[in-house]
Amino acid sequence: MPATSPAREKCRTCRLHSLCLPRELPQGDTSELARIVQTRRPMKRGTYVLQAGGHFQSIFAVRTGSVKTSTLLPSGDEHISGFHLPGEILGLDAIASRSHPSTSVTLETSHVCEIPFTELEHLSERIPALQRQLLRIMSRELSTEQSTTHLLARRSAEQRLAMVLLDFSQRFANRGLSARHFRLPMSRSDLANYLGLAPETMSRTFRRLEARGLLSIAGKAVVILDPIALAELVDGASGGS
Amino acid sequence: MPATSPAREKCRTCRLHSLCLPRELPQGDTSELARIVQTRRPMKRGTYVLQAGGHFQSIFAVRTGSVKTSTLLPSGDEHISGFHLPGEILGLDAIASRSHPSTSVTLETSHVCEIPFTELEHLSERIPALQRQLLRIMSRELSTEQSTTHLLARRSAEQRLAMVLLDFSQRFANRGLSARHFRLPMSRSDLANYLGLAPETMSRTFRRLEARGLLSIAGKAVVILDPIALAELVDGASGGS
DNA sequence: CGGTACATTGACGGGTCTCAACTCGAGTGG
DNA sequence: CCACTCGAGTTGAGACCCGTCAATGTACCG
Repeated sequence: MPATSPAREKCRTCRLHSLCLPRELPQGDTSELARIVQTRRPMKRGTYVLQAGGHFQSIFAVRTGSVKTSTLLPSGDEHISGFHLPGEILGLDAIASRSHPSTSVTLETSHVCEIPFTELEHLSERIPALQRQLLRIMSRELSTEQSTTHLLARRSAEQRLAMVLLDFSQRFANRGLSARHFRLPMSRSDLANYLGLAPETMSRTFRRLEARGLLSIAGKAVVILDPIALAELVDGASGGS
Repeated sequence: MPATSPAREKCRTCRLHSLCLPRELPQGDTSELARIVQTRRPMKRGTYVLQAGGHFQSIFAVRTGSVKTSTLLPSGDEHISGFHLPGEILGLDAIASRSHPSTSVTLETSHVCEIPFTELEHLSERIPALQRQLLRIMSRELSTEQSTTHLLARRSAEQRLAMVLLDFSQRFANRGLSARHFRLPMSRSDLANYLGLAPETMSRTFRRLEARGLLSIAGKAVVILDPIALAELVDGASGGS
């Protein structure tokens, strides 16, 4: 048995190590971080990780499974602002207001790590590399959000769908999974909602891209057949067949 | 003459003090911050504050005037991701990649403060309150971006316009200006671009809201006549008549 | 006063939403 | 083993909003 306790190992031995908070942290600092991280029992599909309006206390890291984040609009319907895969952080949008502006729910059975924010702040005062990583993560989220905004402003249904599929492809690849075959964790309506489309339009658009041989879809299973053509579609190049 | 030099005063005496980085910082720390802040000569309309692709070195704070931030899409056209008023910070989306993902240009003659990021990081290691404020600012931007995303997904031209006008109204009010009468700093096409609409649609939508007595517009001068009706419009409440 | 870029207005076409019916698959119980 | 139920997903028809194209009007600046 090594000198470090199992609890101190959990971040270092986590396979998401290099995507999550401990990225580029020396081993000793990673152990310190692991001490304040609370792992929890797996959450069943549909469990709330955090709820809109709730007091901000911790940020969360997805360890396995997937999570969707949404906001309830005053008009009564929800808007889904993002889907989170293992290694991604939830709750960073609550730091300023000290209360969560959005709600996060598991899309399947998932493990989520809780990181009490006050302790994280104190720790990052002593570990500048941790502070830098925190800023980097938030900065990355900012540019991702901006891309999403570009996507929704003025792009066709085909472009939106192509773009979100390539996005997932990339993110799965970053996690060591296939970039060409994967399973979408969310329902069609959730995906449509996220893209600002009607579910019917999604369905038709899937069909059209399938008919053109760009991809193949069966239920939630996606196969990317022509990533280059999809990328050209996103870029707005009117690549006529 | 006080013991502190004029350079050390500049943040403390800045009227945007409470909106900007020094917010809630004790006076001594504000002076330390002021030492690394570089004020510059006023920039004429159309001057680049930072350029996409450029190496990330500093973040910037708008002191007077206004700035627009945009991205050049691969398809060739630009998408405007935001407008910045005095007290707001530019360049935070470049921390992760160390290079600017977007371009920022002044919309009118403006003063901009430059804050070298490495020095800011070092300073915030010594001043935890500064680090907290930095995180707060980024967190606030994250939730703002998310609202923008909600706005663009699935909202009508009327709702988008109403929402951006109320947003500006609020931000002007926060700066001690009138929430009902103000001047939009950007062109119609820029506003249309930001909202993901055609300029023609913007124009027609302005007309329609004017005809209903919700606002009055002459060139860039806006008068909000019925803020409540505008807010109901944004919320999607189909407020009769 | 002339030029240029920006803003408005109108007519038209197309993409997407809405409403509705239908299909399909999973889970359940007979 | 099969019928039933329920919800998600799909498919079709029609309407509407908004983008495009083109012309006109207007403000700004030399």
